[in-house]
Amino acid sequence: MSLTYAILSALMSAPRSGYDLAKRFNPSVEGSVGFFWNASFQQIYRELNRLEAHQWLQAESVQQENRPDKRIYSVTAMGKQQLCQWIAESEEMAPLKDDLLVKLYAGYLVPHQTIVAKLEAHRQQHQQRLAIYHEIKHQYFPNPQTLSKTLKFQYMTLLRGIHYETGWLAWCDEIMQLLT
Amino acid sequence: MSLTYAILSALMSAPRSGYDLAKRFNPSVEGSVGFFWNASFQQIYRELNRLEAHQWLQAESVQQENRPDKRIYSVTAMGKQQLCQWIAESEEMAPLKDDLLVKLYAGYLVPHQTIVAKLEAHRQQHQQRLAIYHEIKHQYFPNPQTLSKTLKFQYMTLLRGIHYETGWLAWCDEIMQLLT
DNA sequence: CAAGATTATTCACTTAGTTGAATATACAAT
DNA sequence: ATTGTATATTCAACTAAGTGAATAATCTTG
Repeated sequence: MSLTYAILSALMSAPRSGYDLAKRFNPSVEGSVGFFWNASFQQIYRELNRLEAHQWLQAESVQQENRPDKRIYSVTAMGKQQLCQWIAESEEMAPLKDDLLVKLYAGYLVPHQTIVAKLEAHRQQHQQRLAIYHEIKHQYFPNPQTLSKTLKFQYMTLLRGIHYETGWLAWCDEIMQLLT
Repeated sequence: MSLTYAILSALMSAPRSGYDLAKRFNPSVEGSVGFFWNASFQQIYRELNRLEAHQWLQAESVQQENRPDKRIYSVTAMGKQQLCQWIAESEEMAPLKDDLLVKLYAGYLVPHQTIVAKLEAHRQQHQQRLAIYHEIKHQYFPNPQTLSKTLKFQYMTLLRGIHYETGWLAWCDEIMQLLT
């Protein structure tokens, strides 16, 4: 269950409330973990309670003015150890698992225009996302050679996003030519 | 539930038994749907029974010599209609959801060598997969311009795989330089 | 002051996916 | 003869993920 470790990773860089975490895992909020892992707020809170019960996390209640109180979660020594152990384990290649590919595979069953419209809509979204990645790169990682260790690893995941979206767009252009 | 439609798509190109389908959805069997969608044989059989009950599929029992009998499933008119309807629906961008990226994000917590070794192992697997894709391309799609409609769509999904793996390898090489 | 937005969290229900075990036929190898 | 492998399928238990609804405090706006 990678959500467990995705949460631990996110909380390692900074303790946060469930609410703040949930925002970062929300796919519609730009520029956060949500780009390569997402989860609903219900999922996050459920997992936080589970991890607190296992003592991988500890929570501190924080009284707030002007808004409801909250609980700030941070990773315990045990949680950190578990995270490191998980990182060291080997993992399978992640499958693509993309609805669009399944649809394309059976694309001969529907009107041509249905598929073309779909690809154009996705193309726009991927282009937007690539633009966001580039913006993050320029804003937070202008000089990749001089990054701290922590930031360097975050930068590498950002680069993955950039390569992924670039590859997606190149593919889209190539198949559009086949379709027209 | 995309497995439903992935199964329908696979059975649209040719009626098959659960056993044959399961092989095609097996991630460790090379050169099939399993590259962009996978499922265990238990999942497949469960889903086939569900779809037969809904009359999206029909089954025909086939007596065999030299091996156990089997049931061949094919898509009904209703199943085909449901598949086409699903294809026409809009879909979200698929998230990356890759354990390796979560691990990389928190990579500063473990020895450098742990991450480098992981990337090298993955690099080899991705390179192998790319080689398989290229082989399929040369063997089944030597002349992309002259493909039947059905094969053209399959070819487009293959191209996605090629772009994906090419992008992955380019990314890997780029971050390896950052790591060393 | 009522209505709506934002912050903050929980509970219950349902669907989807994973894992272990079991059953049965037939062939091939030891 | 027995063990192992390939074909072919089912059942049960469990974990993980997704969805809908609810509660509650506080701030903003008409």
